[in-house]
Amino acid sequence: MANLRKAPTMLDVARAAGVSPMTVSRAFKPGAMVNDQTRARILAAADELGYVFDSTASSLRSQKTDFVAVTIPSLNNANFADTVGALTEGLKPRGLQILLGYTNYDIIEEERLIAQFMRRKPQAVIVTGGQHTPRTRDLLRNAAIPIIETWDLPQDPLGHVVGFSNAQAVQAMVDHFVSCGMTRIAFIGGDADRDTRGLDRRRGFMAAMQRHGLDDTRLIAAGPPPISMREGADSMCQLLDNAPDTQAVICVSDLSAFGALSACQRRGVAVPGQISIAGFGNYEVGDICVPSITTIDPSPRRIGELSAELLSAALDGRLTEPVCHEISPRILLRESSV
Amino acid sequence: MANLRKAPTMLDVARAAGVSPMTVSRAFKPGAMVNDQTRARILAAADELGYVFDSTASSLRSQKTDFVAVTIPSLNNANFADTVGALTEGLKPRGLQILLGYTNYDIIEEERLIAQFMRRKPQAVIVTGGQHTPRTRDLLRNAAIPIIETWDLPQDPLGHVVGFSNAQAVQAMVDHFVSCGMTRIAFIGGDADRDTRGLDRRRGFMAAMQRHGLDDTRLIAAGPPPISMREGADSMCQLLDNAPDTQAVICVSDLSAFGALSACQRRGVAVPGQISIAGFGNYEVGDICVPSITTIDPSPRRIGELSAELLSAALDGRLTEPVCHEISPRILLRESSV
DNA sequence: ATGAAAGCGCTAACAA
DNA sequence: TTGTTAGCGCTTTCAT
Repeated sequence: MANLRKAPTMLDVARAAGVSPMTVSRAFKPGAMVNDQTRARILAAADELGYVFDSTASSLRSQKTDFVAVTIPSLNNANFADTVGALTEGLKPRGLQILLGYTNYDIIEEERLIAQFMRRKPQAVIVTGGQHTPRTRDLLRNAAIPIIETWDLPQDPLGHVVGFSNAQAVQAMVDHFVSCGMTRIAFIGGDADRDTRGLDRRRGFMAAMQRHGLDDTRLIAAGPPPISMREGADSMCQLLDNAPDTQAVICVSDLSAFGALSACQRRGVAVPGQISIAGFGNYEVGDICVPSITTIDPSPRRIGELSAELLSAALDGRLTEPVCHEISPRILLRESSV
Repeated sequence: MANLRKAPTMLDVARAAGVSPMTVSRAFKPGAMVNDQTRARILAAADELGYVFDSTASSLRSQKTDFVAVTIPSLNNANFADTVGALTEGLKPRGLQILLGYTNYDIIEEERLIAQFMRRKPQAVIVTGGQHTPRTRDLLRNAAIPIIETWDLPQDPLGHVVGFSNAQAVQAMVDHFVSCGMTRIAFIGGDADRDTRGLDRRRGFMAAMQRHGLDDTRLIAAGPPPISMREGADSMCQLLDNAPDTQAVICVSDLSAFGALSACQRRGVAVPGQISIAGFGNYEVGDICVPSITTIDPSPRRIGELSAELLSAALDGRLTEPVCHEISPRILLRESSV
């Protein structure tokens, strides 16, 4: 029973309810001044006709789309999914609809996405990371809407920031291992140009090792992102082959750390007896596996929540200056490290 | 340097390029008849002015939004993320933009999402599962646009289908265990009303056990979805306490199966020596962990690819009848089962 | 290949 | 509280 007549408009509802289209329009806005009985009659008539409000026309006339464009590196990543989940919850009360895009860790793809999204006239943009192409920066700057960069502390922010220093977080982990008396520490991943947060984590590792006067060259390449469990396992095999005296290894994420752990188990290498393992991200797998994996929790949901709050404030004009909200990642010591 | 002037429109570009707005409009459509030099001049002028095409106005006038509404139970789920990823790739050539929503495994929330999405006038809708509220069904039916239900074989389809029988897939797994000589087999999860695919899997388990004349009451409740690793571990502890002679356990997903495996490892229960474990979904964790986990692969990416193809055909009017594309999940035997 | 006129469905701005 | 008028920025339609 597909409806072949043209879909009813506000005018049709107005006629059916015996009011003007403007009153119908008001009846569909929660806070508008309409007589309760009139509204009830209108909504009944709309329901009767199978009327569906047209956001496109509304958006054009009011110049408000209620879209928020959001880009993340990958859909299939529990950390970013958590951030987007919290963001969605936080924006729901304002009736904002997320346009979600994923960049595949590629700022060229990000540019393509942002260019496409800008045509939809979003009222704000939230991106992951602080590295963008010049054209992306132009597009965002010229839009004159609130911009939030997340999961990073950009050198030259486009607008607001909700993030943390990936380098510092890993440095704290190195400090911990060194304080346990370890000197031969390795790092897996963070070798791909595209993965800027991975690079930052590896840089943090190297900086900390240098600060402690230790060898910072135990670096295992894991290839282009996304770095998953398989790459972690392969990298650990390399490490065990080439530097078997390594005492601890920090992985670019919990997923690669879990892969590394599995590789040790297949080879009969005791964790943490023979080698300690740490990850990044506090993914569930690292909490459940045996031994559980020491990690750094960057509070992905908190990033989403704070971004939503910031956006609300910005859209209400309550923000005069760009805000930088720095998260403090916490180290979670678990069974995989001594 | 936020631009405080009003944003330029096609009229501004037209003036700058010395043509009519209609010609500017044509210059922005890939296949339109415009002189190459004219188009170049127009695009240069647009770039100069910082013009951004307005999809909202375009959509209203042409009655084509190029939106496709998509709902999945959870963002944070590698299976659904894979389907959406493949879908996005498949729809990109057509310039279609996905409006993604997640229902949290709740058909009431699905109704809220669909009602909201319909206001954006999407050109098609893709939902997960075949169970919907009456109002959701009305909304979708009356929209007179292509509808695809996925990840299931609905009894009374709304339109097209790309899915598989969750019950049958699990029955095949039971058959395998029985053929290995096992008789005391348990099932973890699938007890929550909201998780219809989980329920189907448990029903499949029970049906197969009955068919073999075996005890189908070794059912462990894992609570409301999403069923994650933690719930799998807790359920396995219950099972080991209450039915320690169980020979094999089938879990509602690989995530709970991995949790169950971890629980066994903590208790010193040998897998598969003492108990065999199987999951569902072919998540990466089950492929990497030690022992690797026997599972059922429902080809989430294939579901997305086929849905994209189906949608293309439907939007081109190449489909006269509703299509039901049945996927055949494959059993992957791995180390966690004898 | 290009242009002129009209209007998609809604709501801002005013009036009553 | 309700109504009237105009127009958001683009594209359909028809003309040249």
